[in-house]
Formats: sequence, structure tokens, C-alpha cells
Amino acid sequence: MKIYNTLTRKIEDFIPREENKVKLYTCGPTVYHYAHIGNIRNYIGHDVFDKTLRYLGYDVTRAMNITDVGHLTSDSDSGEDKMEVARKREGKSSMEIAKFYTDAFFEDFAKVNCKMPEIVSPATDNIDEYIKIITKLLEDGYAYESGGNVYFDISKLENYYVLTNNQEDDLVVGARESVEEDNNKRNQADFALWFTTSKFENHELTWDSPWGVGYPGWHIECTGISIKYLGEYLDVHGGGVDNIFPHHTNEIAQSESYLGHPWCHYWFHNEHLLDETGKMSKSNGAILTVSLLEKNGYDPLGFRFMCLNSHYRKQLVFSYEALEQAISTLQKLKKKIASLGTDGVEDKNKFDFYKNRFIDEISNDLNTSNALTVMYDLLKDNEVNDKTKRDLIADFDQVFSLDLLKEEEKQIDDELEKEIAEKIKERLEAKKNKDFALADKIRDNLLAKGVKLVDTREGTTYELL
RNA sequence: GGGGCUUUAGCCAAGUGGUAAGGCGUGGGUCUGCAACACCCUGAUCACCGGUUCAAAUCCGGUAGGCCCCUCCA
Repeated sequence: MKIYNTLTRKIEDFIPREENKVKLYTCGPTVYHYAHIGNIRNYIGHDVFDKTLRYLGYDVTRAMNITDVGHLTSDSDSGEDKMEVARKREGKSSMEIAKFYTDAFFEDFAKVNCKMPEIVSPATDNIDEYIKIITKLLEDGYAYESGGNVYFDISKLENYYVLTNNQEDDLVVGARESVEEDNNKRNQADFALWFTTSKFENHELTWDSPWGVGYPGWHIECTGISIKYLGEYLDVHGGGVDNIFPHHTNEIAQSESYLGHPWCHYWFHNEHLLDETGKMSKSNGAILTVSLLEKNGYDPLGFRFMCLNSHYRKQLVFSYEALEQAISTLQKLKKKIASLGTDGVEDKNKFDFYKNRFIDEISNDLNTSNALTVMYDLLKDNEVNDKTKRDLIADFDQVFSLDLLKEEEKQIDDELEKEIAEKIKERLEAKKNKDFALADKIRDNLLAKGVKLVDTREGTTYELL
């Protein structure tokens, strides 16, 4: 398995610390609003990685956090508190909002066939862990108290900027409009581990701590959850590219200072899904979710297919044209697969040949696009029998997760079925009599009911739309 | 201002030194009462300029465009 490692900016051989065992951590969603399809793309990328590792025989343990505190409260463009806005908007408490959007997230997550990580933990469940870590960081001199808050002191590190080529002097405070300088810090790039005071006055969720009543900083939660559930060594940590700095940079700083040894070997980052205007954003107008797409008649798995057709490290511009194309492609593909016979004996040589090709592509930094091409080549190969094709596609779909072999289970009651059968008979009769107007009328009437007639050489069949 | 990524046919997209995969769409054809389905055929010299090389979409330099990050956004 080869994978791109942000830490070295190279594609490397993937070698887990413990033979055959992989500890994988994914930065989860912030649940103050719906997860848009750009967020979901990131989880599809992680899902493919996770499943590829399992496909290749690794024993994977994966953990993901749910950020329900720490940066729930932040600036919005108008300077108003997002959490407050959400609370006003919906008349709910922070926890209610967190729960609502957590549920909504996993609903969409499941719709694109993403597999649940073994461990999913909300940030608010692990406060003790953060306190333990922060306490030790203070003891060891990596952190300091100032103005009521606890900060990490980046000057204690030899190389804080391991994930980027940034230099401290080059960073611009307030590069983004909403960011203000925090005068409690010793160094510009220091970051908060624990807040008791902040510019966000009305924080609803607080806990007692050695430093006063307050709440954890954003970065500490991933470190805490990761160490608590996956141990002191992590093989892969992933997230969106926007997390590289400062979030993941800070995680490395605090985790390795706390642990006293290197922490995570591979850093996996997904590129963004863009729209015509650039980066998709939760604050940028309407939020396009997977559920919304589905509601408008777009197959969520078509979206997954669209993502797989591209590469996780490349930006992808979302457009309905591209989505429709992907959906159409997927439909054709499924139809072709459904037409494969089930009889016969698996051809071991052919099976191995295509499986190896598939493995070559997918384990080459997750080249899903080429992996899909292997499947197209397989379908076109006349030397391979249907049984073998089916077996291979079932095998590949462990990673693709596009329900390629799942037969459409459209509900149809006996009455409708009988009616359709009669209409088909009537139409056949009309066609025999060259009464094409009647034949077409019957076809149109059924179509209006969502039943599409298809004439084949073997006779007329129907599809439910 | 600093850092990183990116630019391949109408669209999605692979490709990392040796004469441009694949898919969608379009157009043409077979089939068909018609339509749909299915099947067959159909397209680009790789943003631009210069360099290295026997050979470059692939390496180097420059120009232009796009995107991301620089304290809480996947």
C-alpha cells in the first residue's frame, strides 16, 4: 500500500507500527449545522481509505470525534455567535442542537455508504482526559496560564511547523477578517488548551477544572480522544486539508509534548469540494446536503461515485451537470452488472488477474478512478464468464461501496403488477393491430404512474421509476 | 506578505520520460411502428513561453488562470 503523507509530502509505503494493525483517526464533524456535501466528500475519502486497508487485510481500529464543544462558539461574519444564532434560530439548547446535527450527519454519512468507525466519541464525553493532558503539559512546562486561560507554548518546541513550511514571522494575525489578536499569548502562534475567559462570553457548556470553570480548546479534543481510545501511537490521522494548519499542527505539538515521543506517522488529507464560487462553506448561504440532494431526486450513491471517479487529493468542483453524469454512469453500470448471469464456475486465474489489477490501483494512493476502470475492463472482457465477473465486482464493492450487486427492491403490490401485465397484453394486441396510437397511449399512461415499459427482443418488460 | 496545491477533449478524469486509459455526453449506425434500452463506430498533442533530453503532458525555469491555509472551516 502506498499513500501520500502530508508530513513528508511524499507518497510512501504504508507500514503500520504494529504488524498488520492500523490505528486510524478521523477528525469528525462540528455539529452546529448540517454537514454539506463537501464535508461528506472528506468522509467518503476516509471511508475508502479505511475500507482499502481492511480489504488488504489490515486489522483497522478507527476512531472519530464529534465536535460538540470547543469551537461550537465562534465568530460569524457579522460578529454574532454562531451557537447563539443556532439557538435563536431553533430555540434549543447547545446539547439539543449538537444531537440534532449529529443525527443528521450520520444519516447522510450512511446514505453514501460510509462505514461507522469503531469508536465515535463526542468531545464532551472526554473532559477528564483533556484535563489530565493539560495538567501534564503545565507540569512539564509546555503550557502556561495567562488571563484565565491555559495556552500551549510553541517556543518550547524545536519544530512546531512540521506539517507546513510556514515560518512564524510569515504568519499574519488577522489574515482572516474575523480573527483578532489575543494579548494573553506569549507567542503569536500559541493556542488555547483551556478557556475560562474568552471573547465569547455566553458559552453555555462549561466544566470545572483546576484552572477554573470553562471549556476545552478545539485542538485538545482530538488529542484526548485519540490517545484515550487508540493509545499512545497512531498510524494515520486524517481530515480535510484545511485542518493541516493550525489544527493538526497543534495536535502534533501537544500530543508529542505530552507523550514524549513521536505520535502519528502518516497524515492523510482530503482536498475540498468546491462550488462555482470556491470553497463550500457552512456560513455561505444555503447548505447543500446529501439529504437535500436525495430529496431532489439525486441518488446519494451517485455522489459517492462522483467522488470515486476523482482523486481524494484533487479539488473537485461540484456541479449538477457532473452529478447527473455520475448518476447516469452509475445507473448504466448497475444495469450492466444486473444483466450478468449467475451460473457457471469462477475462473480462478481470471479472478486473480483482475483482483491484482484492482489492488495495484487502489493501493497506489487510492487511485479510485483507475480502480473503476479495471471494473470497466472486466465487464468488457469476453474471456471472463459472468460468474467470475460477479464475484470480482462483489469483491471490489467492498471498497467502492456503491451497492453494485444490490438488486433494486422497489415495492410493488400484486394488484399493480397484475394491472401492468394486463396493460402490456393490451398494448401487444394494439401493436399487432397496428393501432400505434393506442399502444403509445397505454405506454404513456403507465409512465405517468411511474412504470416504464421497455421493449426487448424477448418481449416487453418494465421498470419502476 | 508567507506557505501549499492545481491547469489534460463539451463535461468528469487517469497518466510522474518513450508516440494521450476509462466514463458521461454529442454525432453516425444496427435494432425498432415510434421512442427508450442494448450494441458498434466517433474526438484532444496535454494553459502559455523557454530550457534539459535521442525522447516530456510527464523534469527544470518563467508567465497567466483557479483553489486552499495563515487561530478555531472537511
